[in-house]
Amino acid sequence: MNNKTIRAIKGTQDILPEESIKWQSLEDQIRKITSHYGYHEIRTPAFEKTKLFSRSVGEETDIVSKEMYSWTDQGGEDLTLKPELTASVARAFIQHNLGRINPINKLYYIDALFRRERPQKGRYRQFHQFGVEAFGSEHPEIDAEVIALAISIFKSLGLEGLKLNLNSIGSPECRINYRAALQKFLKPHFSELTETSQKRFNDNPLRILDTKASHEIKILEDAPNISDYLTNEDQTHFNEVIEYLDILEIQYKLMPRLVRGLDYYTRTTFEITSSNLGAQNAICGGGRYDGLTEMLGGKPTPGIGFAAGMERVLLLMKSKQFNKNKVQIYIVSLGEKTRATVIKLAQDLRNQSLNTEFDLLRRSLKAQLKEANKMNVKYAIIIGDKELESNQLEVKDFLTGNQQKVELNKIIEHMNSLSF
RNA sequence: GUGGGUGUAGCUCAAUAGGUUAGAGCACCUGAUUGUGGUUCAGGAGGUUGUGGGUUCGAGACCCAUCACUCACCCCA
Repeated sequence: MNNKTIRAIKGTQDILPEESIKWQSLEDQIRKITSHYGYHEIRTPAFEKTKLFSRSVGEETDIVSKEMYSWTDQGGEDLTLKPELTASVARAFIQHNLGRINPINKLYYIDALFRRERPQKGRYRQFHQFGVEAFGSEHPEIDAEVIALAISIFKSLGLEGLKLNLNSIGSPECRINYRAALQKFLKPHFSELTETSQKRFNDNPLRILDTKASHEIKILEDAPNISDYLTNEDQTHFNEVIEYLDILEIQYKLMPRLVRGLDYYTRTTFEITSSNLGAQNAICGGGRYDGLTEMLGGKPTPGIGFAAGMERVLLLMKSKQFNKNKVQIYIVSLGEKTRATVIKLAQDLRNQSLNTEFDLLRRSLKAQLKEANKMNVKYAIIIGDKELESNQLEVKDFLTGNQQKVELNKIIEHMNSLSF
């Protein structure tokens, strides 16, 4: 391959027709299930003010500190391609006063996001997520509904071997207490911690819980659990979420170490993982963010949502069969005199909602039939000089090979009467 | 940002230990006498072996650099 040809940017990919039918089928499923749950689509711009993300996602997170595609535009504004969606949706929610129009707002999205990470399996620089955000209710029913919705989508896609991990990180007050307790516990081990953990010790000690370094995991075995620091209200809330999940017969695993990376999470956090994905095994992550709208200057409004990585979901759907749109009729033409008739006939058939193709390369009869065969058409209509003169077209059944003559002015009616 | 692996035709891969003109399968195109697809047969097109340098009488192969892809770390969906 020529070195000078322009290629797609690293970490981005073209979705060719063979792939895009899978995307369409996934998107159809998402729209169907979310509508069963009463969620409506929201679409937000591809880029936002940089401030939006630094304020909501958190200055110290990897996303904001090193992964955003940001630039200053000609007017001197600092802008960023969306690295995640909750912040954008919350911004739109506030901007349009959705909370005043309706006390509860249930939104879903399917969108492209951008992060400048080193690509690997299931991780790209432009990637796609679907997800939901529900604003307005602090009650555990909505936590359960959101989780059930996610599970329901994955189930409808036929995914197997998924695990739901669940935790509550409480409200800001108890996090402050827990944070202090964790720091106190870790202090004697400080010198044993990795460099990044040492850095997090002050900035965001909860994220040390996420470590994968085995010696740190060992140290953390005896660390205090956040569940012991939850307020009564937080504990009651979490218990009710669990109770609902039991009623809905949704399996979960309590994971006291599950703290989500982004600053805006409160109370319920969850993730759904698959063992069939390699290192990037989370297909869905979410949780409650009761303080987010306030953090962004809006009226305090509780909220909860999740985001799922579509590329990762598609990796799991690999074995599934997808149906391409079938070509139903191929019009074979012979000789230049027939061309006008063919193009008009194709148009008429297409207007009847029949998927119709004809030869665009002025190829031989044989080549056209070959093409028709490759497309797996049900019928071919053959028009040559003979047929043009007699007004009798040949309609060939590709399965049986049988042909019958049909008058030109009855062909639409005839084709409509056939089964495809 | 760090580390490993891999770069040969559109795709999947060959090319003994460095030795002529780099091959095969699939896909593509043409043909097998008049205007009929699938199967078969015959033929054709398609490559500066990612790129640049080096070692050698001789490099697809060995060495160095570079780029790309890929997997993993960090982190995340």
